[in-house]
Amino acid sequence: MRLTRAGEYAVRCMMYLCCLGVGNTGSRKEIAQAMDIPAQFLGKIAQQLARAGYIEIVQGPKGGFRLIVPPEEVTLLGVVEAVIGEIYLNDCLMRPESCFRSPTCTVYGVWETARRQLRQTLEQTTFAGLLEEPSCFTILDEN
Amino acid sequence: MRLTRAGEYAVRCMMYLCCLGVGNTGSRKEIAQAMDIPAQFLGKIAQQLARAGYIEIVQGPKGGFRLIVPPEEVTLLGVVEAVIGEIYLNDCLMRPESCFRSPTCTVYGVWETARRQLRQTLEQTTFAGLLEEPSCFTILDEN
DNA sequence: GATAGATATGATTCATTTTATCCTATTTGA
DNA sequence: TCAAATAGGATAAAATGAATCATATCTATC
Repeated sequence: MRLTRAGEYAVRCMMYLCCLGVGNTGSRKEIAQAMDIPAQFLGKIAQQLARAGYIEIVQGPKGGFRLIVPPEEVTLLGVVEAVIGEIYLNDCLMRPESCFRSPTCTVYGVWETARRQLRQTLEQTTFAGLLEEPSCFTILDEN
Repeated sequence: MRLTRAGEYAVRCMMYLCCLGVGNTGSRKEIAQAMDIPAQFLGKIAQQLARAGYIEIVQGPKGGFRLIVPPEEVTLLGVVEAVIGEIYLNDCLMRPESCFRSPTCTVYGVWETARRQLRQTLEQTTFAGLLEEPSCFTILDEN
């Protein structure tokens, strides 16, 4: 019941790009090194972030990734779900047919509540907000 | 980021035993059939529930599992964590050393909040409460 | 006390998911 | 045109989760 490494990498990547600011390109290699992400794997993750509309991928020399949405509009939920898919906490909610019990199950209701709270918390968090306070990622400011 | 099957089975098993009430033994086979759980696997899960102090395992003929804690005191969180371990939503929180960033990381803080909310929601849910309302599990009342 | 019915427990297998990498293709700035 | 960079499909490697097997142990009953 944990965020996958891919999800974590996506967050790190977006943190980096948000520090660079909208429109500024960072190369895959540069981001991979700074954020401790396997470079090839980062490529895959970037594709998903691009499909979700958060970044733009630039090929060729001087290529890389660049943010195309202001950090104020990028939420932690959005980034995470762009990579790991919509968050569900149990199978019952995602695939009701996996459980022979009815949709009026009381346990189901609790998980639904928990899921809603979790997604809401992640949705209320924007990358602009994450960067406001001094954080571990302020290491980037030194560049 | 989902509850494992083992966790789901544990909940089902406890629902069944709570229906039977404290002190009443249900055989592994009986519970496995009623709750759609692989019998052997249920054995493993029962061991964990026993270690956590929720149930007692009775060997020999007429053996099986029996609840030893009133349903009012059994929480969804307790049962789930007895089987899958303490809930963490990301590695950073569980193993801070897995992240080279500091513990003052702002992202860390959000996950911590999310985790706290999730665990609280599950903790506030008792099996007595789950059984109060008509639910999919009321099928058991027909026995 | 012997037996049969029940669970315990360690080992093992099987399946799925996640993580990571390889390789060829494509793009593009100089 | 070339070289630097990413794309993207395929594949491998690793980790996790799910389930089962085989043997051991317990205990109600006769």
